[in-house]
Amino acid sequence: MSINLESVVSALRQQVLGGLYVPGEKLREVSVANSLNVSRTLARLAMSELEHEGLLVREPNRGTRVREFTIQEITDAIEVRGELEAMAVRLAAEKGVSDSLASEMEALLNRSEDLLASGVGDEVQREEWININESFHDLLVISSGNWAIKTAISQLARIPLVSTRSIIFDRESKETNLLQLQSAHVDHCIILSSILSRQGQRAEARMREHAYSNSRNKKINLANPDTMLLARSLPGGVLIAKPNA
Amino acid sequence: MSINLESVVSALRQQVLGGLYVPGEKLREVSVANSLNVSRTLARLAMSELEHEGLLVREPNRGTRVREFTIQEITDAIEVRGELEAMAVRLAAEKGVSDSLASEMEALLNRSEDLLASGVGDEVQREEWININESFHDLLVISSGNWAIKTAISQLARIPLVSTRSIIFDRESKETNLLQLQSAHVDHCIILSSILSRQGQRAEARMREHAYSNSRNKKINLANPDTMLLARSLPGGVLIAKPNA
DNA sequence: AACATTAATTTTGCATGCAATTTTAGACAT
DNA sequence: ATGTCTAAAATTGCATGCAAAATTAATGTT
Repeated sequence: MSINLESVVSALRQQVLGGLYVPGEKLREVSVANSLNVSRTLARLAMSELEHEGLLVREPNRGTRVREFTIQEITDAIEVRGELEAMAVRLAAEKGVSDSLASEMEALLNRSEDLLASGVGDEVQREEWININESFHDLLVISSGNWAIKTAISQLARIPLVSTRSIIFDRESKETNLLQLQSAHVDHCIILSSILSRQGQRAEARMREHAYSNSRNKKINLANPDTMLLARSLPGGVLIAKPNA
Repeated sequence: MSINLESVVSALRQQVLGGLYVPGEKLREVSVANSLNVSRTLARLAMSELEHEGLLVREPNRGTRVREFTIQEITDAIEVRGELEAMAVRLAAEKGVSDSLASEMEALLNRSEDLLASGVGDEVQREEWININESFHDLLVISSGNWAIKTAISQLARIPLVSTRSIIFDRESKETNLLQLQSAHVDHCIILSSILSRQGQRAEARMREHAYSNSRNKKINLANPDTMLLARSLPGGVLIAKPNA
């Protein structure tokens, strides 16, 4: 692997999200540079990138720290993402989507159905569910044809727990879990069918509701201190609450 | 003035928005550095900042250029801003706003009314209108209490012609102009009163409409080649279409 | 004349080094 | 013990320099 900015940013991002630096902790340029085996300049640049992504905060002349997110900030961001997605599906319904996009989305929903039928019990299936979920949401946004929605969402999705990938699976109650996934799947189906039948209002309303229940679920889970601990160490990926409490 | 990154970024931003570099033009690090009388490193950093703001585009190892925006991209972004503001006023109505915020907004509307009464004819009054308009929209967003809306909007507002400041005044038809401003003012009044009477749906709908007519006006003006010329040289500020065509 | 190949130049990417600022530590006074 | 001042250390901010890559110019070939 060549030593370029992109790879260094990615490595540092992993370190920060992975919890090497605790929220609020100061990142000193030399430490970061040594930790990543690069020069101070490159470390500095990478820190600047993550600052723009919203993961770090810099006070001029006083260093940069890991940003601390409150539960409120995270749910706020999730709701905004939901609203943008709601707008996206409305636009998609109004403009109409291409056949190829439509069939891509249908294929994803079919695969979801298969997964649900088999219970989404193990880690492999969960990972696939997450990938499908993300792809579906991405395609919806692409269908809108609105460039600004796409970029605004991808900005938001960079902050921990806001991306469509960060789904909280609860090991204690597989039933609750499956129910949530099934409910989400029904939402997806109705949203797609609303779009295809050009019912913008309906698609929008459903998407809003879809996002809102997601935000509510996360808020509940995040209120739990155990979850918050995990949220720090595994943001952006699979998040499993209350492992064996 | 000390030579710090912030000031250099601001200077370069002015140069780019001011049209020193034409959209699509390549910014060479040495040229930028010389033009700003700073080192190449600092110029590079400033360019990186503007890249994150969305004004420049960098292709790795191949330099960075002034970003070219299509009319579609700009109106897309304006519509997204509108949708976010619509969400903001809905939330504000649902949560309720503090007395101090409410009276601040009322004061701005009173001042708007005075301005309209005197015609908003000269440059000074136009500037004041722009400031008031911006402040009012800012306060609406703040009223929502949703941090993510605020940051998402300020990201969008960085791209030329998307900010609430970029109002197009038409010198040819002062009547059309005044009518648009009056219409906007009525929107503002109804939106605020809807919020204060906790009518979220109504506030949201009106704000959407408010934003949409703004986007439509700009689309019309941007379709005119003369306007586009001015848009390049004066984005973000007062924009006067068809000066003496 | 058009194209491919190679050499020269330019330009970007990164590392090192120095100056300015902030933070820390210690001495002294209250 | 608490607080203040001062000096040392640490840390950030910026400039310069060198290596890698891309662009341009030149040369040769068909």
